[in-house]
Amino acid sequence: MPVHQHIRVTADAVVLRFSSKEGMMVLLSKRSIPPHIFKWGLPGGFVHNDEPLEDAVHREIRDETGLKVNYLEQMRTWGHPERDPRGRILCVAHLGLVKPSTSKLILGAGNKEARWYSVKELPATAFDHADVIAGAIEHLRTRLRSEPLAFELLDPKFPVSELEKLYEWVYNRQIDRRNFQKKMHSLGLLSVQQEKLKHPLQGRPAQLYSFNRQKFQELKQKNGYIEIFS
Amino acid sequence: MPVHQHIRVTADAVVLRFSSKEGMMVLLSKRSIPPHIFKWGLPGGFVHNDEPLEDAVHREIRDETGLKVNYLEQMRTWGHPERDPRGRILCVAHLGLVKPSTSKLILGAGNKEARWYSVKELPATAFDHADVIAGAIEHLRTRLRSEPLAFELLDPKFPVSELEKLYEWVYNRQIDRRNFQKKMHSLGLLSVQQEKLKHPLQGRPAQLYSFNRQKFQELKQKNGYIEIFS
DNA sequence: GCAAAAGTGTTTCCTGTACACCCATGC
DNA sequence: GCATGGGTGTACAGGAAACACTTTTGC
Repeated sequence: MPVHQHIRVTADAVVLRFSSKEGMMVLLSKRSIPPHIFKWGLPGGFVHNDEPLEDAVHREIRDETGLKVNYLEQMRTWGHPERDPRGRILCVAHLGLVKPSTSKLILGAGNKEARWYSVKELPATAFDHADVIAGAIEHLRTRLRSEPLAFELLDPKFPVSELEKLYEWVYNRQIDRRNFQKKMHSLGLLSVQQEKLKHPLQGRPAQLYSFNRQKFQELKQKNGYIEIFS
Repeated sequence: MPVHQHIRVTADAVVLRFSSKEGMMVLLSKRSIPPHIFKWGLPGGFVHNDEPLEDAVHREIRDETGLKVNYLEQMRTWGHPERDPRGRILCVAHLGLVKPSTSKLILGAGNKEARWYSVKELPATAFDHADVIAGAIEHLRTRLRSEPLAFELLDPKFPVSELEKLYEWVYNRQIDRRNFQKKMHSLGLLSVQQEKLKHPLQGRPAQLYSFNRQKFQELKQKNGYIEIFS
């Protein structure tokens, strides 16, 4: 059996970026070779023989877009025999998160083209990548309830409203500002920063906070589970 | 790159069975060939070129143990380059659940030996399979909070106490019987059955229930999320 | 002073939790 | 009748949800 097996493996990533202004954006790169030439696909590619899966994802993202994601986790493996016309190719899909301030793309001299697309307005995508993106959003919906992944999508210092709008986007519903703040403060996950938001477009400048990761770890250790959002 | 890639893929399963008497048991099969000959490993093996991953798992479990799992889902892919001495081999790990009444092993004429082991008293295991089993329990801990996987581990008709003890095992803490029943009944997930438990070892015979899957789907559709257990 | 967004407190209701007694059966 | 596990109700506390007005800034 093993000698006859011929299955190839790619490591791909749904890299997300969020801002209240633009909503959730996903990083796509334009394919320059068949199959699905000129369609948009997830950054990723074939894993090297001696390379850990996560390393492969980091490498491919860097090579295709110059980006360095600050958070990466595996989601699931897509393995339908017919998902790739070139033969049997598994896709080990990952979720990558970047902060708005570090999401500038640096496109190399190569012929790759890459850009951010709104998750709500995707172009024609290659392979089953639209399914993978949908799976990533669903994955986020599950994880954001109890894991501090939201903070990986925000700058190190952020106003509470930005956190709130991220949750509103992910769960597609309105959240009461007062109750949300109360919950976050009662959990103790937010540390007040000296600064306030500079140059708000309009209105009163917002207090900035940072994520108190140590407090989160303490709570998790003590209770085993933390409901951040219900 | 693709032409030089040489990575093989196995589909393996952590198959679990639960009873209040024996606790959580995992299905292991004794390896009859190197590497790790005579150690105990998860049922699984190399995926066929044109075979979906889940089919491969079902096939391997059936071939090695005669068992038909009634629930199967993918967990995650283990891909450390050094995890298998034979070369680069990915393990797409799955979670399989069987009901106590359908967990009898049928060992074929082959030289495979298989048996149930208590998750709390594992023998020496092959590869990184101990990690995979630990990951499966952690996976259960996450999923049982909001998904009705517990019912896949119980017979079609079960006493509430069995459901409760399953949760007690998974979360490793005591649960108040009255509050647990109240919660389950208020959710409406349990349908009363005509029968009561026959021949209880001692004490009053328990009322049997079945899982009301339709009600669960309704709730999930309406609220998007159901907290079964906190 | 007006428009825009940020900050804040109280009441109500519901849900989680703690807790103890009676019931049905086998022996 | 006794041992064993099953079934049930109440009271309290804490968290979730609903809800409106004041504050700070830019223009």
